[in-house]
Amino acid sequence: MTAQSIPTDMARQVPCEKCPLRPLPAFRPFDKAELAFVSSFKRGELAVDKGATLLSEGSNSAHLFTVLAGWGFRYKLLEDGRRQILNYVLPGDMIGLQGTLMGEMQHSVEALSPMLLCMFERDRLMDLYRDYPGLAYDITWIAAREERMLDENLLSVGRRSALERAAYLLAFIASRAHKVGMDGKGDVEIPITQQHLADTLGLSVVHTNKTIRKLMDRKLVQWRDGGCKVLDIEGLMALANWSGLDEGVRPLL
Amino acid sequence: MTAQSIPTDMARQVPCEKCPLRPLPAFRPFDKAELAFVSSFKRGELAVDKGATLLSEGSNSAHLFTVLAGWGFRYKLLEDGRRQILNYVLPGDMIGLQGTLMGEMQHSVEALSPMLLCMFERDRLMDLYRDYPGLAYDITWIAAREERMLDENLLSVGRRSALERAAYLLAFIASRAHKVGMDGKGDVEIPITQQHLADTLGLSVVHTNKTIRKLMDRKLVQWRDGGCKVLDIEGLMALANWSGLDEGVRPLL
DNA sequence: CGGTTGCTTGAATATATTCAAAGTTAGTGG
DNA sequence: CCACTAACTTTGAATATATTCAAGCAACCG
Repeated sequence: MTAQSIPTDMARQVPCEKCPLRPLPAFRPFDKAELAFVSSFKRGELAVDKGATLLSEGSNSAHLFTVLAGWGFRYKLLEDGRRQILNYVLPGDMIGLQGTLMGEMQHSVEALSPMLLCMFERDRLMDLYRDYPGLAYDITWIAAREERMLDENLLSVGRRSALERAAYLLAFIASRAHKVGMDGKGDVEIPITQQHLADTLGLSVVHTNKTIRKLMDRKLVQWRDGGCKVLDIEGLMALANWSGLDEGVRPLL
Repeated sequence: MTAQSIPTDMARQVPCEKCPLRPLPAFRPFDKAELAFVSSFKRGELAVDKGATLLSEGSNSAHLFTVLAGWGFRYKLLEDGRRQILNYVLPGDMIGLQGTLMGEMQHSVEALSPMLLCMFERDRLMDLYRDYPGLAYDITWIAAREERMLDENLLSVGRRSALERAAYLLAFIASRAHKVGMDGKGDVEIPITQQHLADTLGLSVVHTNKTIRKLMDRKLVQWRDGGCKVLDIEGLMALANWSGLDEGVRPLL
């Protein structure tokens, strides 16, 4: 099922003034003028099911979104079907920026769970740059943040062992999820299959399975309900020799 | 030798009005006001030797540069010394943006050849965002372009075979070099060692050597003078199943 | 000329893939 | 509620790919 087949809900179920994400300590406070502009910049909301393709490689009609709720992932395909997952998408993340700025999308985005997204008007991006230089700066910051995450991922896929790589990835995702309150009282549960993990790590499913098993034996993670429950982020970080996210507060559009 | 040990040359050997890169068809034309601002934004030039570290992971005093001439690369290290090269840096490319925006550098940049760089004033970046929204947009565009290149690289390291990966990488670098006129009348010559290649591809030097040998047997590349001469970009592209750069014109700050 | 750096090669070992099959789980429809 | 299906996980064995180790060679530099 693609995003196109789902009717866009124009109703403001979540007005910007009552954004559930903005109050989180992970995000920088916005002043009234900024909030008002963001609110006017927002065109509507999009709700999609698990498995929906939000954006697809080769398409030109890219929209700009911010994730309000749910999980997704960004990926590219080779012609014969091999898939590389580039990064995961969590609440507070912006998607479609590359396509909005540069024209044709060169990656796709798919929902891992039901998702709710704020949709922004591509054409008004120029207004934002003209009238709100602070927000323009924020958007560049967001692009630089994505670049930073990709740098880490590339380091991991290129140079870490399979076990380190898996540990790093799960710690990375769980840390990000934790920052946006996706762990209730308990541990973070990531709604992915081992195939997703394999396609992120650059490994086969079989080898990924054997690698995860080692993490399970060490009681670092648990596999259940078609997802991965992260039991010990610090243990994973130690195993991967990864020192954790270092972001401070970030902007939220 | 680090950049710090080389005296910064404040003289304007290359005034913006006589920029050798800007007239290239790869770059979008700037109007007078934009050119004037960029010229005032430029603080000086930096010339470094091959092997110099321009920016280093963990440092905070990041500068913002645009490469005028020469080759470099961006990389990250693991604690035990394993290195991943993230991308190469060519004339027209901006470096240090991540550090300028986000504070601490999380990667390093090293010169592969003597380099000449334009140095920009970090503090004036806000002025740029306030007074030149078009240029602000360009900077975001540049960040999105880097992200796109990283997406491709990650796809390659994660999912292409060693041979495809090497072919892709060399075609990619040679295409970029070609766009900025780094091939005289002949072929592009990339000033890298097989160790650099290995650290980019996520392979050992030994295996990299055996892989490159296959490319040489097919007369796609040649190794000489401590560098790689690309003989047949299209052959490499076909081998890697890569359709080439798709950028159009880009901004040059 | 001696030392260093980078390239090359073969052999032994380790890591990861492919193939094949079986077990599990969740969902669907009768 | 159960049978059936599809998607996902798990396992072992055979094979392929890549690393490590070790050694030698070539080019360059002081």
